[in-house]
Amino acid sequence: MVKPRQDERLSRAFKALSNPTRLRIYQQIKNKPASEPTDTGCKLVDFINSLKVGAPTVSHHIKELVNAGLIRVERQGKFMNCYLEEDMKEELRRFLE
Amino acid sequence: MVKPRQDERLSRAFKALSNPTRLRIYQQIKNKPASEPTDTGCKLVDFINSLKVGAPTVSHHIKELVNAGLIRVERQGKFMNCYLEEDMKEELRRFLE
DNA sequence: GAAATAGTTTGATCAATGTCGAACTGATAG
DNA sequence: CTATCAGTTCGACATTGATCAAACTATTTC
Repeated sequence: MVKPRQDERLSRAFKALSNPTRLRIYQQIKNKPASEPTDTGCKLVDFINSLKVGAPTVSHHIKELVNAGLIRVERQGKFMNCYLEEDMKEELRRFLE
Repeated sequence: MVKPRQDERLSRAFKALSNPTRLRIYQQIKNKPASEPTDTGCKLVDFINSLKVGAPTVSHHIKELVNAGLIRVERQGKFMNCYLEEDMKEELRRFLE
């Protein structure tokens, strides 16, 4: 995949945030303190348990957020941990200046 | 923790910005100086002429931006003029803080 | 290594979206 | 008053999107 133009990246990010379920996922990841010794929350399984959609749907949504450059995920043993991509958040903020 | 009602408004606004054509329209309105004696640009007809989609589609997109609370339109004689809704822009910015 | 937990992939279904052409309304110009 | 320009409404159509169940992979636990 080639480097997309800025407004293309922006509209992709906005599209990712346009779904209420994805917005809620993003919000929780965003409001989570970055690094903690005992990581509570922001594991993918927590979203599966707390949201009212099934595991395949959550998996799909996470992938969309990753593809939009809004978050990244890292496997840690059994779990997938989700982290905010600060740069994209800043890019969106700058757009709204 | 944000109220669910705000969630809905946010995701609706993001959805409106998720379409590249609408994003471009919003961008032009946003970058337009607010009030000018001789208003050039940000008339709906300019979008119809500059974008590569037809008049019905532009009309539809404008309506979506209005319904999302991102802009407002005012008829001035023959033309529809488009204005930014600053409050919604600020609300989106605050979400990304 | 078998069972359990975490997550993905596939394939299907159904709803929502973007676009157009055609036909319409409203304002202005001649 | 009629022609023209600005914009909307109304189907129609193709594409995308959200969701699920079933079957799969991967990791840990016993």
